[in-house]
Amino acid sequence: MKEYVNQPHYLVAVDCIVFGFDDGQLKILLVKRGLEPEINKWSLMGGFVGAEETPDEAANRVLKKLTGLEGVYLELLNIYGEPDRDPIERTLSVGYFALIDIHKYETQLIDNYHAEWFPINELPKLIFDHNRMVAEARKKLKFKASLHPILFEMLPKKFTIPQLQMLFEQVNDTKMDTGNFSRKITSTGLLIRLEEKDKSSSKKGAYYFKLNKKSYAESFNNLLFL
Amino acid sequence: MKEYVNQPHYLVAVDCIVFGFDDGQLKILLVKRGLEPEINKWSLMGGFVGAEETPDEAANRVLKKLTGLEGVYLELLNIYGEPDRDPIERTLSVGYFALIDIHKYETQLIDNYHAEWFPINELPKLIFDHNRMVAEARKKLKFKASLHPILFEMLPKKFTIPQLQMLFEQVNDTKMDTGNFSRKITSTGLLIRLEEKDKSSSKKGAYYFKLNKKSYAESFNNLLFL
DNA sequence: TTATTAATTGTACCAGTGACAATTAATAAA
DNA sequence: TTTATTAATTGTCACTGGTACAATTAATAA
Repeated sequence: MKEYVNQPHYLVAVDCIVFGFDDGQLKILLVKRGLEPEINKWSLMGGFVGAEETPDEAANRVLKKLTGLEGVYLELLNIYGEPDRDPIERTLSVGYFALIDIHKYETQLIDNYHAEWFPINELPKLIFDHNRMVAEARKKLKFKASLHPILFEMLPKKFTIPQLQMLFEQVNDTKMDTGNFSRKITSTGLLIRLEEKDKSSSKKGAYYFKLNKKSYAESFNNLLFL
Repeated sequence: MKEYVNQPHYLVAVDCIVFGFDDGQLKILLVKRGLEPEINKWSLMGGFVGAEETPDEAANRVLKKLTGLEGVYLELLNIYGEPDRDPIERTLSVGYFALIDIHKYETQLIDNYHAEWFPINELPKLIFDHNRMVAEARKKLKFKASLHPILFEMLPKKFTIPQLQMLFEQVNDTKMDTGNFSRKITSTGLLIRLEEKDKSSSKKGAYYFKLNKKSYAESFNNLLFL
């Protein structure tokens, strides 16, 4: 078989920025890096792209390995290709951001990797250019969420509107009017109200809702959300 | 120096989807491929990422080589990494889309590469997965242009509103009301009206406008456009 | 002078948004 | 049992921006 002669070859990796929402806070999942260099430093979860897989598949594999979850919302963020970003050897990294329901991952796996959830505003210093990746991921998440209802990916099956609003406010780093928010979100037809109420945070209680999966799927064809 | 052992290394390339607007039509620039395999077939302009450059830089270099232009609007499209997308050897390609003023490129360079502008709806069959790249680029351009005023990148210094509207209609594959379009676009403050008129397509003539570079630059901080 | 044509401006209605007030449903205190 | 309290939800209203479509304008050519 022929080859393209004299062209340099590189390692290609994927790195995942994994977002979750818990306790009214937006969080991301970090791991203690298990190989040199920078072993035992905090880092994004990543891995090399194998010979038989696409970068997308590699990211899904990495995510499965860490959380046990499949079919997670995953989107290309950017490609990071500074020649010297990895001091050992040139490695291009394809960055992805993922949204998961924080209550669904497998604790055991997380422990194996010495992984931990960090509130988005309390991140430690990360290896290489990973802090930059996180910053770009936040920006992209904010933008994307303003047009697509992807934030539901981070909520449990049953959730309340005030809970949803907290998530929106965290992502957008802003406050909004509760009345208007409630109306706007229910008017989308994306939510189905359940009988049950959550009374943990108020006397009156807030109704639980679940996602209308049909409208949710359809909404991905259309654009522009809130 | 250490290395990450036993990890496969790949070629990394960039491919550019170059959009232009001329004669009321949205067009893209294709080249006759100069190396095996698929030599002499139509293809996107591309090249390998060199040892000392990022993919972004590689894309800019490739674009300069083909058109003579620098500082062109260039945006990441996607990464294409099917293991067998290049039959000779595994190559991951970083796709970019570029917007250029079609009247500015250097004809000589284009001739050297046997390049040609094709109306977007009359494309030939391209090598590898390049047709897919173009399809994705069109979609992304449409989406992006609905939020950012990037389409001006494809217009000459002086342009008329009907001309601008044709471009919008081509990109969005739709028709819009001329009156409303005119008002909306002028109300953005992005345009400065010149004294001169273009009378090539009507008796009355349409005023030429130029871009208000200050507001244009500012508009990139904000979001949401038309 | 008039007809023609595309560019531009005018008008009126409708829908969505946001600020803010009012009401409701529950609990806990008096 | 009544009342106070609090968060959730619903109401109101003015304002804005979009859209459809009609009217006007500025030039040319018949």
